[in-house]
Amino acid sequence: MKIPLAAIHRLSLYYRTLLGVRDTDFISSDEIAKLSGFSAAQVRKDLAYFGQFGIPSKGYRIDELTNMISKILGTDKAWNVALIGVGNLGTALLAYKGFEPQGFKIKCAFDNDLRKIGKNLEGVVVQDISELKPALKKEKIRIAIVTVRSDSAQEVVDMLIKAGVTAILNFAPIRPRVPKNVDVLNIDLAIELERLAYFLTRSEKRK
Amino acid sequence: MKIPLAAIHRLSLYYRTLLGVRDTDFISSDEIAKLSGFSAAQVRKDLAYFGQFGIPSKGYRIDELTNMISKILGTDKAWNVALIGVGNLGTALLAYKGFEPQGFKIKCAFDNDLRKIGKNLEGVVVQDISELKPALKKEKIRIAIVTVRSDSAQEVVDMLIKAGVTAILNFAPIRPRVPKNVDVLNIDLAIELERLAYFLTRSEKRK
DNA sequence: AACTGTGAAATTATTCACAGCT
DNA sequence: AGCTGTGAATAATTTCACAGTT
Repeated sequence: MKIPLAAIHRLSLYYRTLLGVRDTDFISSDEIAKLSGFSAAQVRKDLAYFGQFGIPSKGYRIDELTNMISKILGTDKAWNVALIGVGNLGTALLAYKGFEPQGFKIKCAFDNDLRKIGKNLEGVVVQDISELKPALKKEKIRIAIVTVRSDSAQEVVDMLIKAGVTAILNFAPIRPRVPKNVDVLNIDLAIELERLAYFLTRSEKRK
Repeated sequence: MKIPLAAIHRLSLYYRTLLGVRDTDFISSDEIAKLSGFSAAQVRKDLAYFGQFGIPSKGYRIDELTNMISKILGTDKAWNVALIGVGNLGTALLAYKGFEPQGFKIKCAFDNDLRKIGKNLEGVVVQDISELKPALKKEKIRIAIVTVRSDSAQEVVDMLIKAGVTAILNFAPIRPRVPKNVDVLNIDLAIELERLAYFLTRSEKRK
């Protein structure tokens, strides 16, 4: 069965919703839906892609469902992550507190700027980019975050793939070419603002 | 006609593709498609939502199409942007060089931390959050970037809306409640990593 | 001849609605 | 009685394929 990628995204949001629920053991698809802003049918459909977790007339056991989603997403395991590019954004992500609760730990950081190499940031020592492959192999790292400038992004991505990385969160405003066994998620901040500008322009026209 | 939001996203990517093309006046939908990683039919369909820009047997005038897309997205105008929350991520975004070329200028920044207020970062003086409304009214700001912690995010969003903001790029890991005339784009970095973890978990199962 | 613009077809995703379980 | 799980119906989006234009 093909599972829509959007369903995975919603699962993450249901998960956060569930974490916020207290004082009750069971929750219905209808309640999850209300709290997370989707429809009840969608909640049930999304969960049904992965199995039958509910009990008719009662709903879903919150603790069980929470564990289940975490297992589906893979956040029940700890993932070591590498970060390439210790500029402003890279430094901010190193300090970001939101990753560890979901099982993501930035284990090593790389840059090619001699002034940054050797620095200890948030407990991580910045290494020379030439150390990338051995360091990633050693830590068995499969996930990387790319926060380098666009002109070196493709090069960095190529190095990551050679080092065995198969999942990349890319902040450089290019879409890197990768073999099809490698997954890339692109976050282009300017593009997000462009979408907002489009909304604003449209809503002005509607007036 | 209803235009898929995904089409707007692709338009941003076509735009970047076009900026990278040199030495030729015309480009075909097929070439745009190859360079940006979509299908030719999709490119034509997306452009057709907004008008007829092409010339049969020749393709699209690159300069004309570039201007056209920029006009559609609203990036032909300059947009002043406010940033709320001058932590690690906020500071990184203030320094981010990718916004201005697309017409976005972070004009003012706010925080509630006395140690930050008054600081000059990248030419922007951090103001007390209590100054939000008058400052935004004065600069006629309609777009805001929210990089505060999740526990104050809803409060900040409410203040922004009262100050006349109608488009919000939100990095706090909550989905703020807003009236329906206000557009919000949520970027939740942990959720992006969760999607990658899901890909990895899946691809391991396939083996 | 080459490439656009666009209806029609195919595919994908969401919603409906209800049988079946507790 | 209440809520799940799921086929069937609907809606949205993408792809196809070709008539029309330069």
